[in-house]
Amino acid sequence: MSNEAKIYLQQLNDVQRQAVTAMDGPVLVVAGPGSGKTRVLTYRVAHLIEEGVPPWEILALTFTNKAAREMKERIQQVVGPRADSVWAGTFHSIFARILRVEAAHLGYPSNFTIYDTDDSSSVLRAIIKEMNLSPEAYNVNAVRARISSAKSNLITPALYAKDQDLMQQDLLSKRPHLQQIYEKYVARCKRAGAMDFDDLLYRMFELLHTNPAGVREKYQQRFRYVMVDEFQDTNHLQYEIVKKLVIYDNSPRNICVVGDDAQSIYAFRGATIQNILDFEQDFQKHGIRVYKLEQNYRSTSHIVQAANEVIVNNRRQIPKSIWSHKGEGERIRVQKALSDTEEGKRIVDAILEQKNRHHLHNRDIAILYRTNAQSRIFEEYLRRYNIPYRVFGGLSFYQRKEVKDLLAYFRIAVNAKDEEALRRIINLPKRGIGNSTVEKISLQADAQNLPMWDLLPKLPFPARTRNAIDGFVHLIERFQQQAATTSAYQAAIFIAKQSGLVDALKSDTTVEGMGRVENINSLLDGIKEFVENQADGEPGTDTSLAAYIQSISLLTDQDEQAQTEDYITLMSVHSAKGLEFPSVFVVGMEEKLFPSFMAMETPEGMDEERRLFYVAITRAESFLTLSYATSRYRYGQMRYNEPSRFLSEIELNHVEMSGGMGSTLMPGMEPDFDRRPAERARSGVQGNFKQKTANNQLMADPKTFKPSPSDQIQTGMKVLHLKFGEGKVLSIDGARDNRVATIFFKDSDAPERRIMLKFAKLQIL
DNA sequence: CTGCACATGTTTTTT
DNA sequence: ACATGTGCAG
Repeated sequence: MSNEAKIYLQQLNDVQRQAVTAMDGPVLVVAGPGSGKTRVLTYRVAHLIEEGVPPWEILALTFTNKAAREMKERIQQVVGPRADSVWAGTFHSIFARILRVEAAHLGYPSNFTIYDTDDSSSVLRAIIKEMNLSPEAYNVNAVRARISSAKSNLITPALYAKDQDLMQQDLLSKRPHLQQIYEKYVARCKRAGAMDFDDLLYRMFELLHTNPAGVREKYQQRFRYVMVDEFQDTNHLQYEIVKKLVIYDNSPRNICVVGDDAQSIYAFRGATIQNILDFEQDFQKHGIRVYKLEQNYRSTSHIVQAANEVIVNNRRQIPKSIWSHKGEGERIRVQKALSDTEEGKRIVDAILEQKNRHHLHNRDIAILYRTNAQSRIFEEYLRRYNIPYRVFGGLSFYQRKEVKDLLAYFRIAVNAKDEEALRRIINLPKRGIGNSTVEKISLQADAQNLPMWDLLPKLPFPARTRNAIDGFVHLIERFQQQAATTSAYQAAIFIAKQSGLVDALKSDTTVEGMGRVENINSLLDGIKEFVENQADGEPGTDTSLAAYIQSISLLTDQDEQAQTEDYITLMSVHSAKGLEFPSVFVVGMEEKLFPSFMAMETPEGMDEERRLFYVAITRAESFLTLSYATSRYRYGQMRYNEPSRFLSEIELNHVEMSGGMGSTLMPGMEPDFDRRPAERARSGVQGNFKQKTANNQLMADPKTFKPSPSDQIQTGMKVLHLKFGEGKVLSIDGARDNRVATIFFKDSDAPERRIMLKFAKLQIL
């Protein structure tokens, strides 16, 4: 079939199509918000398959299960059931799958446990306590972050000890023993047969690096085409793994990464846009092709332009100009409230009005906030007005205490070495094995470097404790037996009953207590469903409790299925990434909240907050409302905050003060964001990552640059662009305000650009 | 070992 | 405000 005959290729614009059909060699796609990034990725996979690449040789890595699932579904729509053989999944889930197969090479059991963040913290707390270190100096979260960042930068405990900088930093921050904690932590995870989230990446790297039994070549050959979504969110370690898979002798280097530096909002957990820059560098000599998706199909131009005006204030970015041809649309509304409560009321009033006037469904509307704690007030008013809503984020189902407790029993039935599970349930329900006993076992485990479980029968205890421990060991052995021989559901029911957990919960007849029993029931229902779904599949599928544990340990609430009902979405800006809504309310636009006070100290922090705001506003298709309150309760105290500086970065011609608030807003008391004219670099971009492109390029001099009236620009003309330099107009389409020129910039890295004449600053030469 | 009072530290989040 | 963890008395 020729490319012309492929229907899916006709659904793409020029740049998108180029990115999709650039099959071999390295490809970087820089994709602005709403530019059809997902479409490019999925069609690219579909195209590879159509061109004869076996689907099982394609690896597509994403960050969320949801993104992976959506990608698979959409590939399926184009190529049918062949899509099932594509390796599409999150970094963590794909690597966990591989690691279970190769575990023996790393000295791990294939049924290793995956420790979540709580488990990691708890291991660290125990270590800090046992080392008699002060919990204040060794704040668990800080320690965990530091260890995580070491792992993400390929620094083992041994390398850490040799790293003068790191050791010095620890001395200065009064944590001289951090390296030892790190070392102990790694040893404990190992002996517990457990990997934390970073290990799933680190051990994968280790596997490819040390290359036991030629596994590296095995996976290099298996994954002949590799794709990475949201590349700006990858950390150093993830990129190193990708390189291991893709770079080798005679490698075709079929790697395609897609990302947007402006939407990088996870630097706080190690993501670095340096990867995008390194990628260009690392693959330069292998004929990298760079495509920039700059047309935004999602939002009206008031919104797109506001977004551009905001992001331009960041220091470093990959130059690009996002544009929309959806028309101006509505202006952005800015609402002021005198308190957080009033903000809640105003927003819900505005939602009612908007629903009426524009016939919106609830599902068309989202309220986005910086911190999850802000949801409460909106919930109150939405409930009062009887508007259905759903809060995303916060505590996940699998993080609830009672659920974790029962899961801990499951975990230990599958992997008895799992020490976090053991600690959690050894005295739950109370069976007379208290802290001092657990401490004793833990200390011995450390001394002998054996799992705590192995020591239970061996250590000497007073008779009463001995009895209790024997009873516990016997109980767990029965559970192990069940887990090994029956289906996940049967084993789960057995454990829930025999452990006494459910009975203990049932005796609590308070509302919360009943809720907990309810949660246990839905957990059990979920397991039943799991078993049935597995049984539906091919014969020989695994319905064991071990398989169930593995299937959920990388799941979160966000992965829950389907929006069939009509509700308003409440979520943090972070969770909103990748989503879009006709109408978006970004609330709490105040200094110290958005931008967060935690990030205001450093320029990097501020830039990340700004990118976050960029993500927030670019979620909106047609209506965008920004709201702030001059006072709000925080940590139990009333705080007074200025409106967010980000508001002042939007040009006033995109903005409309909310009607109805005139009464509270006296003349001369205008919100102060319009007093601060934003300092903005022309229409272009400040500071520029890529000096090298600027080198031999005829750059426009801002002092002498005089843009010509856009209606004078015609096909064939030579023009000068502030950012892209000299170019030739290849063609023009559209009419009047919507004229779009395709211009060839000879020195640009993506030479052919489509530029909206209405906004472009071009000088006729 | 258990239960209760007090202290503490609060972004964002996927895996 | 609030949840979670720790210290101390019984």
